Amino acid sequence: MQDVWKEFEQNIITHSAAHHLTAISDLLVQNGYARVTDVARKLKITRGSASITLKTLKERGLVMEDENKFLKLSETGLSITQVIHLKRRVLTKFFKDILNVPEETANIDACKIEHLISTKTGEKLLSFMNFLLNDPKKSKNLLEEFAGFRMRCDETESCEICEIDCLLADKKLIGNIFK
Amino acid sequence: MQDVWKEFEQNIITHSAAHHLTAISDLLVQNGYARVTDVARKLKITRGSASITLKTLKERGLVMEDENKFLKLSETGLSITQVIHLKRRVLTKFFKDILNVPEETANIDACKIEHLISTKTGEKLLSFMNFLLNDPKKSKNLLEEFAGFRMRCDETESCEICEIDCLLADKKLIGNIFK
DNA sequence: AACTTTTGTTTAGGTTGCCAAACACATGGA
DNA sequence: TCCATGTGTTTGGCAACCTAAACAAAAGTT
Repeated sequence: MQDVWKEFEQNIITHSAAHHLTAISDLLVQNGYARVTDVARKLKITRGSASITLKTLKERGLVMEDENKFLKLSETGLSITQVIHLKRRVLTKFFKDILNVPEETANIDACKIEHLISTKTGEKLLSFMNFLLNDPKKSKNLLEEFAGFRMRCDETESCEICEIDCLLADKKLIGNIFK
Repeated sequence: MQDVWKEFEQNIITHSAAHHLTAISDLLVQNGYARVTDVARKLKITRGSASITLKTLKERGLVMEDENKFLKLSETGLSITQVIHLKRRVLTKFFKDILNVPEETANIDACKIEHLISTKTGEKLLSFMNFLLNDPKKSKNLLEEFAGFRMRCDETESCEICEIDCLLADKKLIGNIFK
C-alpha cells in the first residue's frame, strides 16, 4: 500500500500528453487537419507550449508530421488515443447514467481519471455497465430503486448497511472540504 | 469538453501532497509520532525532498510542527486526509468487491484516483455500493449474476447490449497497449 | 512589390517535485 | 572529549509543462 503511490508518475501518458493526442484526433475529425496552432487553440495554451510538447510526442513516435506541418497520429498514438477515449466514455456514462452525478461533474471527473485508470478496471466497469443496462426493463427498475434508496439514505444521519457504513456519517464533513 | 481538461492542475491537493498527508496520518497511528525522516522513509523519497514538500504544506496550514520537529496535521489537513482516505476505501472496495478487479490493480487505481475524484461522485458511489450491498442475499445474487454475465461476455467477440457495446469489440486492442 | 497576418520555433522564467550531496546540529557512545 | 550516527535543511540538477516574448518564414492582401 505504501509502495504503490509512486506508480502515479510512471504512467505512459501524462494528463497533458493525453489531451494533446485527443486534440489532434478531434481536430482531424472536425476539421480534417491538425497543426500546432490548432492544438494550442483547442487546449487554450500558447503555441510555444504546444510546439514543445508535440515535439516530445513526435520523438516518442506517437505523433507524426508531414512536409506541410500537418500533424497526425501514428498507429501507436492512435491506439492510445482510442483507449483513452473509450475509458472516458465508459467513466462518463457510469457517473452520469448509473450514479446520477451531475453532467458537469461527471465530465470533469472522467477527464481527470481517463488516462490513469487501468485497462483492467476499465474493462470490468464496461462489463458491469453492460450487465446492468443489459435488459432495459431490469435496468430501469434498478435505477429507480437506486434513486429511492438514495433519497431515503440522504435523509438519515447514518446507515448501518454494509461495512463501509461509517463513511456515510462523515458526509457533511466531506461536502464542506472539497468543492 | 475542451475546457475541462485544465481542471486537472487546479486540484487543491496534488498526488504527492495527498501522500505526504496520509503518511503523517498513518505514522501517527502506527508510531505515535511523525518526523520529516519518517515521512521520507515511508514514501521512499529523500529527506530533502520530503523537507521541502512538507515546508509548503506547513505554509499552506495543513501540517504543523512542534518545538521538537514532530509533525501533526492541522484541522484542515486532517479533514482533507480523512476525505482522501474515505475515497480510497470506497474506490478500492468498488473495484475489488463489485467489479472483481484483482487486488493489486484495484489498489493502484484507487491510489491514482483518490485525490482526483470529486466528493459528489465519491458520495454517489458510496450510496450506490450501500444500495447494492444493502441486502446480503440480493447482493450475493447480483454478484453471481454479474460473474456469469462476464463469463459469457468474455467469450463473445462483441455484445449488442447497450449503446456502448461497440467498445467491447476493441477489447483485444485495449489489452495490448496499457499494461 | 510592400505590408500584414499567421505559423512554428526558440529563449527566458516560473512552478512542482524528484535526487544527490553538502552542511549544520544534536545526541549517544567510548 | 572525540567521533559516529541520525536528523533537517539547503543547493544544484533534472524533467514536465506552462507563459510571455522575440523571430524567421510563409501566406494572404492591397
